[in-house]
Amino acid sequence: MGASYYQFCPVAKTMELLDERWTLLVVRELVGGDRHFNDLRRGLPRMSPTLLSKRLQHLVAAGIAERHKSGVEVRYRLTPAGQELAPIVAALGEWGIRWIGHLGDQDLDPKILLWDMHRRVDHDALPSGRTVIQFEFPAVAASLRNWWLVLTPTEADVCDADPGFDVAVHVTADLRSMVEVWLGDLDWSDALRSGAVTIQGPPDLRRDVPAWFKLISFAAVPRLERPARPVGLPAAPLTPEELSA
Amino acid sequence: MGASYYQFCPVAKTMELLDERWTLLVVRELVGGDRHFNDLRRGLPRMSPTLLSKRLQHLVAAGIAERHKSGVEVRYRLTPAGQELAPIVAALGEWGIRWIGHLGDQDLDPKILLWDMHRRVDHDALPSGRTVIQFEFPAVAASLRNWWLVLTPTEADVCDADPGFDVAVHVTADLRSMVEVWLGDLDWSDALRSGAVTIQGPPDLRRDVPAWFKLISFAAVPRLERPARPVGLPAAPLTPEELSA
DNA sequence: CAGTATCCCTTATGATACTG
DNA sequence: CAGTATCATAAGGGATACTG
Repeated sequence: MGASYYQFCPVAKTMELLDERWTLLVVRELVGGDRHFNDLRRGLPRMSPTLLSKRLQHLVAAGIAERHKSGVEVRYRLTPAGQELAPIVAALGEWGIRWIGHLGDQDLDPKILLWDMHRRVDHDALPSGRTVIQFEFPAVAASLRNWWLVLTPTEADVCDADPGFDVAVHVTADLRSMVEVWLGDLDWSDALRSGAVTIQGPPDLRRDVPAWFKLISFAAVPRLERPARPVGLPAAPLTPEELSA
Repeated sequence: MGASYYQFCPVAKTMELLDERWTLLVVRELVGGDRHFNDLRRGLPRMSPTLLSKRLQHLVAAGIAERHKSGVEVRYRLTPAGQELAPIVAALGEWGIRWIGHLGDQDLDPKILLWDMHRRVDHDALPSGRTVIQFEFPAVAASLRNWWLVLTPTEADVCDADPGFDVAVHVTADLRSMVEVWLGDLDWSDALRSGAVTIQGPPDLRRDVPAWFKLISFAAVPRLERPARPVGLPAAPLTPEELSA
Protein backbone atom coordinates (compact mmCIF):
# COMPACT_ATOMS: atom_id res chain seq x y z
CA MET A 1 0.00 0.00 0.00
CA GLY A 2 2.90 2.29 -0.60
CA ALA A 3 2.21 5.70 -2.04
CA SER A 4 1.73 5.87 -5.77
CA TYR A 5 4.50 6.86 -8.12
CA TYR A 6 2.00 7.98 -10.73
CA GLN A 7 3.75 5.98 -13.40
CA PHE A 8 2.52 3.16 -15.60
CA CYS A 9 5.99 1.65 -15.57
CA PRO A 10 5.74 -1.93 -14.31
CA VAL A 11 8.81 -1.45 -12.15
CA ALA A 12 7.16 1.49 -10.44
CA LYS A 13 3.88 -0.36 -9.97
CA THR A 14 5.71 -3.29 -8.45
CA MET A 15 7.71 -1.10 -6.13
CA GLU A 16 4.55 0.58 -4.94
CA LEU A 17 3.68 -2.78 -3.47
CA LEU A 18 7.10 -3.81 -2.26
CA ASP A 19 9.23 -0.85 -1.33
CA GLU A 20 7.96 -0.18 2.12
CA ARG A 21 10.32 -1.06 4.88
CA TRP A 22 10.23 -4.74 5.95
CA THR A 23 7.91 -5.84 3.16
CA LEU A 24 10.40 -7.89 1.20
CA LEU A 25 11.77 -9.40 4.37
CA VAL A 26 8.31 -10.66 5.20
CA VAL A 27 8.12 -12.12 1.71
CA ARG A 28 11.53 -13.67 2.28
CA GLU A 29 10.19 -15.39 5.37
CA LEU A 30 7.17 -16.65 3.47
CA VAL A 31 9.16 -18.00 0.56
CA GLY A 32 9.13 -21.71 0.78
CA GLY A 33 6.05 -22.33 2.77
CA ASP A 34 3.42 -21.66 5.36
CA ARG A 35 4.35 -19.66 8.35
CA HIS A 36 2.67 -18.82 11.59
CA PHE A 37 2.58 -15.26 12.78
CA ASN A 38 4.93 -16.04 15.60
CA ASP A 39 7.34 -17.90 13.34
CA LEU A 40 7.53 -14.77 11.26
CA ARG A 41 8.24 -12.79 14.37
CA ARG A 42 11.17 -15.01 15.24
CA GLY A 43 12.71 -14.41 11.86
CA LEU A 44 12.04 -10.69 12.17
CA PRO A 45 12.78 -10.00 15.80
CA ARG A 46 13.25 -6.26 15.39
CA MET A 47 9.89 -5.81 13.72
CA SER A 48 7.06 -4.87 16.01
CA PRO A 49 4.03 -7.17 15.94
CA THR A 50 1.85 -4.25 14.96
CA LEU A 51 3.94 -3.55 11.93
CA LEU A 52 4.19 -7.20 10.96
CA SER A 53 0.45 -7.44 11.15
CA LYS A 54 0.09 -4.39 8.96
CA ARG A 55 2.50 -5.67 6.36
CA LEU A 56 0.77 -9.02 6.25
CA GLN A 57 -2.54 -7.28 5.68
CA HIS A 58 -1.02 -5.32 2.84
CA LEU A 59 0.45 -8.40 1.26
CA VAL A 60 -2.89 -10.16 1.52
CA ALA A 61 -4.74 -7.15 0.12
CA ALA A 62 -2.27 -7.00 -2.75
CA GLY A 63 -2.79 -10.64 -3.65
CA ILE A 64 0.74 -11.63 -2.76
CA ALA A 65 -0.06 -13.63 0.36
CA GLU A 66 -3.03 -15.52 1.70
CA ARG A 67 -4.23 -15.95 5.23
CA HIS A 68 -5.52 -19.40 6.09
CA LYS A 69 -7.29 -20.01 9.32
CA SER A 70 -7.99 -23.50 10.53
CA GLY A 71 -9.51 -23.42 13.98
CA VAL A 72 -7.38 -21.19 16.13
CA GLU A 73 -4.39 -21.63 13.87
CA VAL A 74 -3.53 -19.03 11.29
CA ARG A 75 -1.02 -19.61 8.53
CA TYR A 76 0.26 -17.24 5.94
CA ARG A 77 1.43 -18.45 2.58
CA LEU A 78 2.35 -16.93 -0.72
CA THR A 79 -0.09 -16.92 -3.60
CA PRO A 80 1.20 -17.86 -7.06
CA ALA A 81 1.94 -14.18 -7.61
CA GLY A 82 3.88 -14.12 -4.38
CA GLN A 83 5.78 -17.26 -5.26
CA GLU A 84 7.00 -15.53 -8.38
CA LEU A 85 8.74 -13.07 -6.10
CA ALA A 86 11.01 -15.86 -4.88
CA PRO A 87 13.56 -15.40 -7.67
CA ILE A 88 13.62 -11.68 -6.95
CA VAL A 89 14.29 -12.25 -3.28
CA ALA A 90 17.00 -14.71 -4.24
CA ALA A 91 18.54 -12.23 -6.64
CA LEU A 92 18.56 -9.55 -3.95
CA GLY A 93 20.34 -11.91 -1.59
CA GLU A 94 22.85 -12.93 -4.22
CA TRP A 95 23.58 -9.34 -5.02
CA GLY A 96 24.06 -8.62 -1.34
CA ILE A 97 26.42 -11.45 -0.71
CA ARG A 98 28.54 -10.37 -3.66
CA TRP A 99 28.63 -6.67 -2.98
CA ILE A 100 27.96 -5.87 0.65
CA GLY A 101 31.36 -5.29 2.11
CA HIS A 102 31.02 -5.34 5.82
CA LEU A 103 28.61 -6.38 8.49
CA GLY A 104 28.35 -4.15 11.53
CA ASP A 105 28.38 -5.75 14.95
CA GLN A 106 24.75 -4.74 15.20
CA ASP A 107 23.94 -7.02 12.27
CA LEU A 108 25.17 -10.09 14.11
CA ASP A 109 22.05 -11.22 15.86
CA PRO A 110 22.38 -14.67 17.43
CA LYS A 111 18.62 -14.96 17.62
CA ILE A 112 18.37 -14.78 13.87
CA LEU A 113 21.38 -16.99 13.34
CA LEU A 114 19.94 -19.80 15.42
CA TRP A 115 16.50 -19.41 13.90
CA ASP A 116 18.05 -19.60 10.45
CA MET A 117 20.13 -22.63 11.33
CA HIS A 118 17.21 -24.53 12.78
CA ARG A 119 15.42 -24.13 9.47
CA ARG A 120 18.25 -25.60 7.49
CA VAL A 121 19.12 -28.63 9.53
CA ASP A 122 19.89 -31.63 7.37
CA HIS A 123 17.78 -34.07 9.32
CA ASP A 124 18.99 -37.02 7.28
CA ALA A 125 22.51 -36.39 8.47
CA LEU A 126 21.59 -36.48 12.16
CA PRO A 127 21.99 -39.41 14.49
CA SER A 128 18.73 -41.15 15.30
CA GLY A 129 16.96 -40.03 18.42
CA ARG A 130 17.37 -36.64 19.93
CA THR A 131 20.49 -34.54 19.46
CA VAL A 132 20.96 -31.40 21.49
CA ILE A 133 23.57 -28.84 20.51
CA GLN A 134 24.45 -26.03 22.83
CA PHE A 135 25.82 -22.87 21.26
CA GLU A 136 27.74 -20.42 23.36
CA PHE A 137 28.88 -17.00 22.21
CA PRO A 138 31.13 -15.91 25.06
CA ALA A 139 31.50 -12.31 23.96
CA VAL A 140 27.78 -11.68 23.72
CA ALA A 141 25.53 -10.16 26.38
CA ALA A 142 24.48 -12.78 28.86
CA SER A 143 20.87 -12.98 27.77
CA LEU A 144 21.86 -13.84 24.20
CA ARG A 145 24.91 -15.94 24.98
CA ASN A 146 23.56 -19.48 25.23
CA TRP A 147 21.31 -21.31 22.83
CA TRP A 148 20.16 -24.86 22.43
CA LEU A 149 19.09 -26.63 19.29
CA VAL A 150 16.97 -29.69 19.96
CA LEU A 151 17.13 -31.83 16.85
CA THR A 152 15.42 -35.04 15.87
CA PRO A 153 15.11 -36.74 12.50
CA THR A 154 11.88 -34.83 11.97
CA GLU A 155 12.03 -31.70 14.09
CA ALA A 156 14.20 -28.80 15.11
CA ASP A 157 13.58 -26.46 18.00
CA VAL A 158 15.47 -23.42 19.18
CA CYS A 159 15.66 -22.61 22.87
CA ASP A 160 17.19 -19.62 24.57
CA ALA A 161 16.95 -21.41 27.91
CA ASP A 162 18.33 -24.79 28.84
CA PRO A 163 15.69 -27.31 27.83
CA GLY A 164 17.14 -29.77 30.31
CA PHE A 165 18.14 -32.53 27.89
CA ASP A 166 21.65 -33.99 27.74
CA VAL A 167 23.82 -31.89 25.50
CA ALA A 168 25.48 -33.91 22.75
CA VAL A 169 27.93 -31.27 21.57
CA HIS A 170 28.81 -27.87 22.87
CA VAL A 171 29.81 -25.28 20.29
CA THR A 172 31.70 -22.24 21.51
CA ALA A 173 32.10 -19.55 18.92
CA ASP A 174 33.00 -16.04 18.12
CA LEU A 175 29.68 -14.75 16.84
CA ARG A 176 31.08 -12.98 13.80
CA SER A 177 32.98 -16.08 12.76
CA MET A 178 29.92 -18.25 13.20
CA VAL A 179 27.95 -15.87 10.98
CA GLU A 180 30.72 -15.92 8.41
CA VAL A 181 30.60 -19.69 8.35
CA TRP A 182 26.87 -19.51 7.94
CA LEU A 183 27.18 -17.08 5.02
CA GLY A 184 29.83 -19.17 3.30
CA ASP A 185 32.54 -16.57 3.82
CA LEU A 186 34.53 -18.81 6.14
CA ASP A 187 34.97 -22.56 5.97
CA TRP A 188 33.99 -24.65 8.95
CA SER A 189 37.42 -26.23 8.77
CA ASP A 190 39.20 -22.88 8.88
CA ALA A 191 37.02 -21.66 11.71
CA LEU A 192 37.78 -24.78 13.73
CA ARG A 193 41.47 -24.70 12.93
CA SER A 194 41.83 -21.09 14.02
CA GLY A 195 39.89 -21.69 17.18
CA ALA A 196 37.25 -19.12 16.31
CA VAL A 197 34.79 -21.99 16.67
CA THR A 198 35.36 -24.93 18.96
CA ILE A 199 33.27 -28.02 19.41
CA GLN A 200 33.31 -30.16 22.52
CA GLY A 201 31.79 -33.60 22.69
CA PRO A 202 32.37 -37.15 21.53
CA PRO A 203 34.83 -37.11 18.59
CA ASP A 204 32.50 -38.76 16.09
CA LEU A 205 29.77 -36.27 16.83
CA ARG A 206 32.14 -33.31 16.84
CA ARG A 207 33.35 -34.27 13.39
CA ASP A 208 29.81 -34.47 12.03
CA VAL A 209 28.44 -31.15 13.24
CA PRO A 210 29.20 -29.24 10.02
CA ALA A 211 27.30 -31.85 8.04
CA TRP A 212 24.18 -31.31 10.10
CA PHE A 213 23.55 -27.91 8.58
CA LYS A 214 22.95 -26.72 5.09
CA LEU A 215 24.37 -23.24 5.02
CA ILE A 216 22.33 -20.22 4.03
CA SER A 217 21.14 -20.61 0.47
CA PHE A 218 23.33 -17.78 -0.79
CA ALA A 219 26.49 -19.32 0.63
CA ALA A 220 27.44 -20.85 -2.70
CA VAL A 221 27.12 -17.64 -4.72
CA PRO A 222 30.44 -16.90 -6.42
CA ARG A 223 32.20 -14.02 -4.77
CA LEU A 224 34.21 -11.52 -6.69
CA GLU A 225 37.93 -12.06 -6.68
CA ARG A 226 38.61 -8.49 -5.78
CA PRO A 227 35.50 -6.43 -5.37
CA ALA A 228 36.07 -3.15 -7.14
CA ARG A 229 34.83 -1.56 -4.00
CA PRO A 230 32.82 -2.90 -1.13
CA VAL A 231 29.37 -1.53 -1.18
CA GLY A 232 27.28 -0.11 1.56
CA LEU A 233 29.95 1.00 3.95
CA PRO A 234 29.04 4.64 4.18
CA ALA A 235 25.41 3.73 4.23
CA ALA A 236 25.48 2.43 7.78
CA PRO A 237 25.99 4.71 10.72
CA LEU A 238 29.69 4.57 11.32
CA THR A 239 30.79 2.46 14.22
CA PRO A 240 34.01 3.25 16.03
CA GLU A 241 35.97 0.53 14.25
CA GLU A 242 34.73 1.76 10.91
CA LEU A 243 35.83 5.27 11.68
CA SER A 244 39.33 4.08 12.46
CA ALA A 245 39.52 1.90 9.35
CA MET B 1 21.10 5.03 3.62
CA GLY B 2 17.95 3.34 4.76
CA ALA B 3 17.65 2.44 8.40
CA SER B 4 19.30 -0.77 9.45
CA TYR B 5 17.39 -3.99 9.84
CA TYR B 6 19.97 -5.34 12.24
CA GLN B 7 20.23 -8.56 10.31
CA PHE B 8 23.19 -10.19 8.60
CA CYS B 9 20.84 -11.62 5.98
CA PRO B 10 22.04 -10.51 2.55
CA VAL B 11 18.49 -9.74 1.48
CA ALA B 12 18.12 -7.41 4.43
CA LYS B 13 21.46 -5.74 3.80
CA THR B 14 20.54 -5.18 0.17
CA MET B 15 17.16 -3.77 1.03
CA GLU B 16 18.74 -1.35 3.47
CA LEU B 17 20.29 0.21 0.40
CA LEU B 18 17.38 -0.08 -1.98
CA ASP B 19 14.06 0.01 -0.19
CA GLU B 20 13.66 3.71 0.19
CA ARG B 21 11.04 5.25 -2.00
CA TRP B 22 12.23 6.13 -5.53
CA THR B 23 15.61 4.46 -5.17
CA LEU B 24 15.02 1.59 -7.55
CA LEU B 25 13.35 3.89 -10.04
CA VAL B 26 16.48 5.98 -10.13
CA VAL B 27 18.45 2.80 -10.72
CA ARG B 28 15.99 1.91 -13.45
CA GLU B 29 16.73 5.21 -15.16
CA LEU B 30 20.44 4.61 -14.87
CA VAL B 31 20.33 1.11 -16.25
CA GLY B 32 21.76 1.16 -19.69
CA GLY B 33 23.92 4.20 -19.54
CA ASP B 34 24.95 7.63 -18.51
CA ARG B 35 22.31 10.09 -17.57
CA HIS B 36 22.27 13.76 -16.83
CA PHE B 37 20.50 15.02 -13.78
CA ASN B 38 17.82 16.64 -15.87
CA ASP B 39 17.33 13.53 -17.97
CA LEU B 40 16.67 11.66 -14.77
CA ARG B 41 14.16 14.30 -13.81
CA ARG B 42 12.26 13.86 -17.03
CA GLY B 43 11.90 10.16 -16.38
CA LEU B 44 10.89 10.86 -12.79
CA PRO B 45 8.71 13.94 -13.13
CA ARG B 46 6.97 13.51 -9.80
CA MET B 47 10.20 13.34 -7.87
CA SER B 48 11.42 16.61 -6.45
CA PRO B 49 14.92 17.66 -7.48
CA THR B 50 15.95 17.73 -3.85
CA LEU B 51 14.95 14.15 -3.35
CA LEU B 52 16.56 13.03 -6.60
CA SER B 53 19.75 14.70 -5.53
CA LYS B 54 19.59 12.95 -2.19
CA ARG B 55 18.98 9.56 -3.72
CA LEU B 56 21.83 10.01 -6.15
CA GLN B 57 24.13 10.89 -3.30
CA HIS B 58 23.06 7.76 -1.49
CA LEU B 59 23.62 5.61 -4.52
CA VAL B 60 27.06 7.10 -5.01
CA ALA B 61 27.91 6.70 -1.33
CA ALA B 62 26.78 3.09 -1.51
CA GLY B 63 29.00 2.34 -4.49
CA ILE B 64 26.08 1.69 -6.81
CA ALA B 65 26.47 4.77 -8.97
CA GLU B 66 29.26 7.11 -9.90
CA ARG B 67 29.22 10.81 -10.57
CA HIS B 68 31.38 11.97 -13.45
CA LYS B 69 31.98 15.61 -13.98
CA SER B 70 33.54 16.87 -17.17
CA GLY B 71 33.58 20.61 -17.24
CA VAL B 72 30.13 21.83 -16.38
CA GLU B 73 28.57 18.55 -17.39
CA VAL B 74 27.71 15.95 -14.80
CA ARG B 75 26.79 12.41 -15.68
CA TYR B 76 25.68 9.60 -13.46
CA ARG B 77 26.35 6.03 -14.33
CA LEU B 78 26.12 2.70 -12.61
CA THR B 79 29.19 1.03 -11.19
CA PRO B 80 29.69 -2.68 -11.85
CA ALA B 81 27.79 -3.33 -8.62
CA GLY B 82 24.99 -1.15 -9.89
CA GLN B 83 24.94 -2.83 -13.25
CA GLU B 84 24.32 -6.12 -11.51
CA LEU B 85 21.06 -4.63 -10.30
CA ALA B 86 19.83 -4.53 -13.89
CA PRO B 87 18.47 -8.09 -13.82
CA ILE B 88 16.68 -7.31 -10.58
CA VAL B 89 15.05 -4.23 -12.05
CA ALA B 90 14.07 -6.29 -15.07
CA ALA B 91 12.62 -9.01 -12.87
CA LEU B 92 10.57 -6.45 -10.96
CA GLY B 93 9.20 -5.11 -14.21
CA GLU B 94 8.41 -8.54 -15.51
CA TRP B 95 6.62 -9.44 -12.31
CA GLY B 96 4.64 -6.24 -12.55
CA ILE B 97 3.57 -6.72 -16.09
CA ARG B 98 2.39 -10.21 -15.28
CA TRP B 99 0.57 -9.49 -12.06
CA ILE B 100 -0.45 -5.85 -11.79
CA GLY B 101 -4.09 -5.84 -12.76
CA HIS B 102 -5.06 -2.31 -13.41
CA LEU B 103 -3.56 1.06 -14.00
CA GLY B 104 -5.31 4.02 -12.48
CA ASP B 105 -5.90 7.08 -14.61
CA GLN B 106 -3.32 8.79 -12.45
CA ASP B 107 -0.69 6.34 -13.67
CA LEU B 108 -1.15 7.42 -17.28
CA ASP B 109 1.33 10.23 -17.56
CA PRO B 110 1.88 11.40 -21.14
CA LYS B 111 5.12 13.09 -20.12
CA ILE B 112 6.58 9.74 -19.11
CA LEU B 113 5.11 7.98 -22.11
CA LEU B 114 6.72 10.34 -24.59
CA TRP B 115 9.99 10.34 -22.71
CA ASP B 116 9.98 6.55 -22.75
CA MET B 117 9.13 6.41 -26.44
CA HIS B 118 11.86 8.84 -27.41
CA ARG B 119 14.37 6.55 -25.78
CA ARG B 120 13.27 3.54 -27.74
CA VAL B 121 13.02 4.94 -31.21
CA ASP B 122 14.34 2.54 -33.81
CA HIS B 123 16.41 5.07 -35.68
CA ASP B 124 17.31 2.60 -38.41
CA ALA B 125 13.65 2.31 -39.30
CA LEU B 126 13.17 6.04 -39.78
CA PRO B 127 13.17 7.91 -43.06
CA SER B 128 16.32 9.88 -43.65
CA GLY B 129 16.27 13.49 -42.63
CA ARG B 130 14.03 14.84 -39.93
CA THR B 131 10.73 13.25 -39.03
CA VAL B 132 8.34 15.02 -36.71
CA ILE B 133 5.48 13.19 -35.09
CA GLN B 134 2.79 15.06 -33.29
CA PHE B 135 0.90 13.21 -30.60
CA GLU B 136 -2.44 14.46 -29.43
CA PHE B 137 -4.37 13.07 -26.49
CA PRO B 138 -7.71 14.83 -26.82
CA ALA B 139 -9.08 13.81 -23.45
CA VAL B 140 -6.12 15.10 -21.50
CA ALA B 141 -5.76 18.49 -19.84
CA ALA B 142 -4.69 21.09 -22.35
CA SER B 143 -1.18 21.54 -21.04
CA LEU B 144 -0.41 17.84 -21.48
CA ARG B 145 -2.40 17.25 -24.64
CA ASN B 146 0.05 17.88 -27.45
CA TRP B 147 3.53 16.51 -27.87
CA TRP B 148 6.07 16.48 -30.64
CA LEU B 149 8.80 13.97 -31.28
CA VAL B 150 11.58 15.30 -33.46
CA LEU B 151 13.41 12.31 -34.87
CA THR B 152 16.48 11.98 -36.99
CA PRO B 153 18.61 8.94 -37.79
CA THR B 154 20.76 9.83 -34.80
CA GLU B 155 18.65 11.83 -32.42
CA ALA B 156 15.30 12.02 -30.73
CA ASP B 157 13.85 14.99 -28.91
CA VAL B 158 10.62 15.44 -27.02
CA CYS B 159 8.84 18.76 -27.06
CA ASP B 160 5.73 19.83 -25.22
CA ALA B 161 5.49 22.91 -27.42
CA ASP B 162 5.33 23.08 -31.18
CA PRO B 163 8.93 23.13 -32.36
CA GLY B 164 7.80 24.68 -35.61
CA PHE B 165 8.91 21.98 -38.00
CA ASP B 166 6.61 20.39 -40.53
CA VAL B 167 4.72 17.55 -38.95
CA ALA B 168 5.09 14.29 -40.87
CA VAL B 169 2.38 12.32 -39.08
CA HIS B 170 -0.20 13.28 -36.52
CA VAL B 171 -1.15 10.62 -34.01
CA THR B 172 -4.39 11.11 -32.13
CA ALA B 173 -4.90 8.67 -29.32
CA ASP B 174 -6.79 7.72 -26.26
CA LEU B 175 -4.05 7.95 -23.67
CA ARG B 176 -4.86 4.67 -21.96
CA SER B 177 -4.86 2.83 -25.27
CA MET B 178 -1.56 4.35 -26.24
CA VAL B 179 -0.07 3.22 -22.95
CA GLU B 180 -1.50 -0.25 -23.47
CA VAL B 181 0.15 -0.41 -26.86
CA TRP B 182 3.37 0.72 -25.30
CA LEU B 183 3.18 -1.97 -22.63
CA GLY B 184 2.38 -4.69 -25.14
CA ASP B 185 -1.13 -5.20 -23.82
CA LEU B 186 -2.73 -3.97 -27.01
CA ASP B 187 -1.55 -4.45 -30.58
CA TRP B 188 -0.94 -1.41 -32.73
CA SER B 189 -3.15 -3.00 -35.33
CA ASP B 190 -6.03 -3.49 -32.92
CA ALA B 191 -5.67 0.02 -31.60
CA LEU B 192 -5.76 1.42 -35.11
CA ARG B 193 -8.64 -0.78 -36.19
CA SER B 194 -10.78 0.21 -33.20
CA GLY B 195 -10.02 3.86 -33.72
CA ALA B 196 -8.50 4.23 -30.25
CA VAL B 197 -5.42 5.43 -32.07
CA THR B 198 -5.52 7.17 -35.43
CA ILE B 199 -2.67 8.32 -37.59
CA GLN B 200 -2.95 11.07 -40.15
CA GLY B 201 -0.36 11.70 -42.79
CA PRO B 202 1.01 10.25 -46.02
CA PRO B 203 -0.06 6.58 -46.29
CA ASP B 204 3.46 5.17 -46.47
CA LEU B 205 4.52 7.05 -43.38
CA ARG B 206 1.33 6.21 -41.51
CA ARG B 207 1.93 2.54 -42.15
CA ASP B 208 5.47 2.70 -40.83
CA VAL B 209 4.86 4.50 -37.54
CA PRO B 210 4.59 1.33 -35.43
CA ALA B 211 7.94 0.17 -36.77
CA TRP B 212 9.63 3.33 -35.58
CA PHE B 213 9.32 2.31 -31.94
CA LYS B 214 10.59 -0.58 -29.97
CA LEU B 215 8.00 -1.11 -27.26
CA ILE B 216 8.86 -1.06 -23.59
CA SER B 217 11.29 -3.86 -22.84
CA PHE B 218 8.74 -5.77 -20.79
CA ALA B 219 6.20 -5.82 -23.59
CA ALA B 220 7.18 -9.30 -24.67
CA VAL B 221 6.86 -10.90 -21.23
CA PRO B 222 4.37 -13.75 -21.39
CA ARG B 223 1.15 -12.80 -19.69
CA LEU B 224 -0.91 -15.26 -17.72
CA GLU B 225 -3.85 -16.75 -19.54
CA ARG B 226 -6.16 -16.03 -16.70
CA PRO B 227 -4.50 -14.36 -13.78
CA ALA B 228 -5.68 -16.11 -10.66
CA ARG B 229 -6.36 -12.68 -9.36
CA PRO B 230 -5.11 -9.32 -10.43
CA VAL B 231 -2.72 -7.94 -7.95
CA GLY B 232 -2.51 -4.55 -6.43
CA LEU B 233 -6.06 -3.42 -6.87
CA PRO B 234 -6.85 -2.64 -3.29
CA ALA B 235 -3.48 -1.04 -2.90
CA ALA B 236 -4.37 2.00 -4.94
CA PRO B 237 -6.86 4.54 -3.77
CA LEU B 238 -10.10 3.55 -5.39
CA THR B 239 -11.13 5.60 -8.36
CA PRO B 240 -14.78 5.97 -9.24
CA GLU B 241 -14.66 3.38 -11.99
CA GLU B 242 -13.01 0.93 -9.67
CA LEU B 243 -15.65 1.42 -7.08
CA SER B 244 -18.33 0.62 -9.59
CA ALA B 245 -16.50 -2.43 -10.92
C1' DC C 1 22.72 22.57 -16.75
C1' DA C 2 22.78 20.85 -12.00
C1' DG C 3 21.56 21.23 -8.39
C1' DT C 4 20.23 23.85 -3.01
C1' DA C 5 17.34 26.04 0.31
C1' DT C 6 13.18 26.05 2.87
C1' DC C 7 9.14 24.75 4.94
C1' DC C 8 5.49 22.17 6.50
C1' DC C 9 3.30 18.25 7.49
C1' DT C 10 1.84 13.70 7.12
C1' DT C 11 3.17 9.21 8.04
C1' DA C 12 5.98 5.61 9.24
C1' DT C 13 7.63 3.15 12.74
C1' DG C 14 9.72 1.82 17.21
C1' DA C 15 8.52 0.56 21.89
C1' DT C 16 5.60 -1.30 25.13
C1' DA C 17 1.66 -3.13 27.11
C1' DC C 18 -2.35 -5.64 26.70
C1' DT C 19 -6.33 -9.16 24.92
C1' DG C 20 -9.59 -12.95 22.76
C1' DC D 1 -1.27 -18.51 19.50
C1' DA D 2 -2.34 -14.29 17.00
C1' DG D 3 -2.70 -10.47 17.11
C1' DT D 4 -4.55 -4.91 18.95
C1' DA D 5 -4.07 -0.60 21.41
C1' DT D 6 -1.67 3.38 22.34
C1' DC D 7 1.78 6.93 22.02
C1' DA D 8 5.50 9.90 20.99
C1' DT D 9 9.14 10.83 18.08
C1' DA D 10 11.53 11.18 14.02
C1' DA D 11 11.81 11.47 9.46
C1' DG D 12 10.45 11.04 5.05
C1' DG D 13 8.96 13.42 1.42
C1' DG D 14 6.06 16.87 -1.43
C1' DA D 15 5.95 21.56 -3.20
C1' DT D 16 8.07 25.60 -4.53
C1' DA D 17 11.41 28.94 -5.17
C1' DC D 18 15.95 30.06 -5.92
C1' DT D 19 21.31 29.87 -7.41
C1' DG D 20 26.33 29.05 -9.35
